[in-house]
Amino acid sequence: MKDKKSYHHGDLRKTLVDTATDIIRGGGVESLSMRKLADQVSVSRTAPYHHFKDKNALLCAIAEQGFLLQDLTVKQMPADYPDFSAAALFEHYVLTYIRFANEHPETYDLMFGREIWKTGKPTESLKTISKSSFRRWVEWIAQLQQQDLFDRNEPALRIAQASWAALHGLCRLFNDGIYVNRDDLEAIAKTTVKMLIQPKK
Amino acid sequence: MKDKKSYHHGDLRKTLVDTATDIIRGGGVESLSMRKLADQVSVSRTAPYHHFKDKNALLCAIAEQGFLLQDLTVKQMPADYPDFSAAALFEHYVLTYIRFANEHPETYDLMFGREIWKTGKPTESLKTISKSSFRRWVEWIAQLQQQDLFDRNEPALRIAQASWAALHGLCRLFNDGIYVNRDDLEAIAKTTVKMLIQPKK
DNA sequence: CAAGCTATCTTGACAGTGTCAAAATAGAAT
DNA sequence: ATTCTATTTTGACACTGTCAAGATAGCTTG
Repeated sequence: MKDKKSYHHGDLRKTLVDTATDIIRGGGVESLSMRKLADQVSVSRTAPYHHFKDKNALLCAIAEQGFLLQDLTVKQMPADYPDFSAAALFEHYVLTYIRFANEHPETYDLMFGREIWKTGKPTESLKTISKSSFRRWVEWIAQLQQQDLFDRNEPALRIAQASWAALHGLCRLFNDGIYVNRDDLEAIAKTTVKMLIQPKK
Repeated sequence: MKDKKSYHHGDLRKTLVDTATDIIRGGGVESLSMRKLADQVSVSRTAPYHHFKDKNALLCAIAEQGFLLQDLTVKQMPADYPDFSAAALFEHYVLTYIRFANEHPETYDLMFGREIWKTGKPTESLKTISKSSFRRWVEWIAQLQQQDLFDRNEPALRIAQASWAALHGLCRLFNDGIYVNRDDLEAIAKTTVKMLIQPKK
């Protein structure tokens, strides 16, 4: 029950998610077909449907993995720079965030793209994991408000929404191929940070 | 040559773009199929291919229409409020922008989405029309810098990129179904504006 | 160990997609 | 009236997601 290693395939579910992620990394979501995926794993066309109700469900699983990876990336970040100022820490986070989006563009697309959230239907578990991720963001913003990085009079939620949208928009414009000059990414990100936070005094 | 009214169909090209736009409005880009579109226009499956090389080319045409419509919407805006302050004018523009995205979400998606810009290939004419649209944005930002709405020391291009990304991100989060509470849209937009512009003095 | 049961996987099938090639037709040009 | 070209159609191909029915593998019970 715990160790499924010697079943038909082994652990097909995990294999599917992993190779699907690989395929997507190479050619985008639109290059992923259930059939080709099954082929590549040496299994029949409909085998995956016993582990995922839908193609949508598979994509949700990939997105979940993405959130986990992002959490990992972020969590091991602020410890490295314990005596940064609030502003520096915020900028550092922003850069980490956009680098993540830049390095895993297709996963990022699934995490926050219409494919799942509008066209498809997000899994219950995906909804909870993404929701808790956003909640942490709001809480941190509230802290930074106390440190006068943002306007205290504005609700934390609003600032969180607005600032995340700014971040997200930047990621999207690069990921979607509208901003093409990759070298500008960090410079634009830094400008964004400067514009978002309040002047020192 | 000028009046194609009495040809096989009439002006098929225009009819295709229009009804395709309609279909998209109803069910998103993913609900548009070349075959159903041809059906709806009472023409055979492959007839559209003599007016558009590709499905992609059709989508580009819709996007172009979108840019034209956006231009129209924007152009008749600042005249109405001739004595607004720079800040008020900027906020007004932002609200107009996100309202446009909100009212034509599917067209907006095509104008700035990966469907065309990353996965597909933007038409030459689409590239030029969108480029000139962005250039106007940069020029306006440069003006607002002179009015101390933005930091003079920062390159206008950077500020234009960063601020547009913020706008765009907001539109996307709503359009893609991640921010769902439509009532918050304008509030978040106003917060965004407040955060982006420099304090009065 | 044998019988039954369930999780897993396969084969067959269907409706739908984009788009190419070849044929048919309508309208303009000669 | 004939030729030429712009437009539209029919047929075909390879591909997609996914449902229903059957086969098989492995665990669970007697």
